Amino acid sequence: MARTTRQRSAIRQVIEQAGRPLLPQELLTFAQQEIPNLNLATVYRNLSLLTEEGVVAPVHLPGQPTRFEAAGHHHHHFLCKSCDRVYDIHACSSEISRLAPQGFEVLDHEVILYGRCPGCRKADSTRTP
Amino acid sequence: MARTTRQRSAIRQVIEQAGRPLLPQELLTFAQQEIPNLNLATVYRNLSLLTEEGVVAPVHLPGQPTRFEAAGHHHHHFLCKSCDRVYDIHACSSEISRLAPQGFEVLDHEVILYGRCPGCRKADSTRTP
DNA sequence: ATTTTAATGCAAATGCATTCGCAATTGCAA
DNA sequence: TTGCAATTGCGAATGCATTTGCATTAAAAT
Repeated sequence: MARTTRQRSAIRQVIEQAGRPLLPQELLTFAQQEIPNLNLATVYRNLSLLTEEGVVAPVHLPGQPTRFEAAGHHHHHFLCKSCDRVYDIHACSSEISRLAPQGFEVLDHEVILYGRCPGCRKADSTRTP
Repeated sequence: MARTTRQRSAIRQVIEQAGRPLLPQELLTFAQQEIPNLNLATVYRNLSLLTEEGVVAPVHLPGQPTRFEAAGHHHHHFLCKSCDRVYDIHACSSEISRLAPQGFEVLDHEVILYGRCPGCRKADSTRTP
């Protein structure tokens, strides 16, 4: 039923090699290095498909459009305020779900850290002698 | 410069008495008990104004439209998966910002808990004898 | 090689939260 | 109480991410 097309493979490869959540538009730009006239609608169609298949997972951040990353285990995210890139944080504290008051049943949680990534910190210190 | 209007007072009062973040539409519905033909555009205009004044604060949750609550100190949120209400969590662990890997500078963080609020847990247990 | 039908590119259409234009209203300062 | 600028209600307009219709292309089954 689902075919293997050049665009689907390219999209999948970009996601799997990115190592961080990508916006559909970012994904498009990367994949266009492989398939120049790849279309954004095709990116969306394939992201839906790959999400259904459990290959990729949507990443929702407050006030941000949905990003997508390779599906994996539970983890959190870091949003760099300088470059707007999102990084995975593969650490998690069990303390978090204990923050809820008595009577609330916690089924899941999400942590988002905001700040500057190593790259932007380096760039800043370069500019500030 | 800024006047005291019936609609502005009503909007402000609803926000301050809600005790939880409200969607503009929810806010409208509540305030319409006071001012029946209050308009959504007016709600938005006043939310912007009150936000500038530091009276209310926007609450951004992943994949959700912006809610607004009375401005206060740093805290987190709990989203009930049953009733979609958002509750304030006035607890915070200092451990959270230590989750970032070496080299990342954490300036802020956000924690969102998902689950069922006391009200919905009670309702469910009632339905399941 | 031929056929079948999923998949694509493209442009137009959605859906949605939010904003705007504007005439009519209303605080409030004088 | 009067005058005027701030504010409102209303509907139309934005901006945006995302989706869809459709003719065309191209996997892959025969």
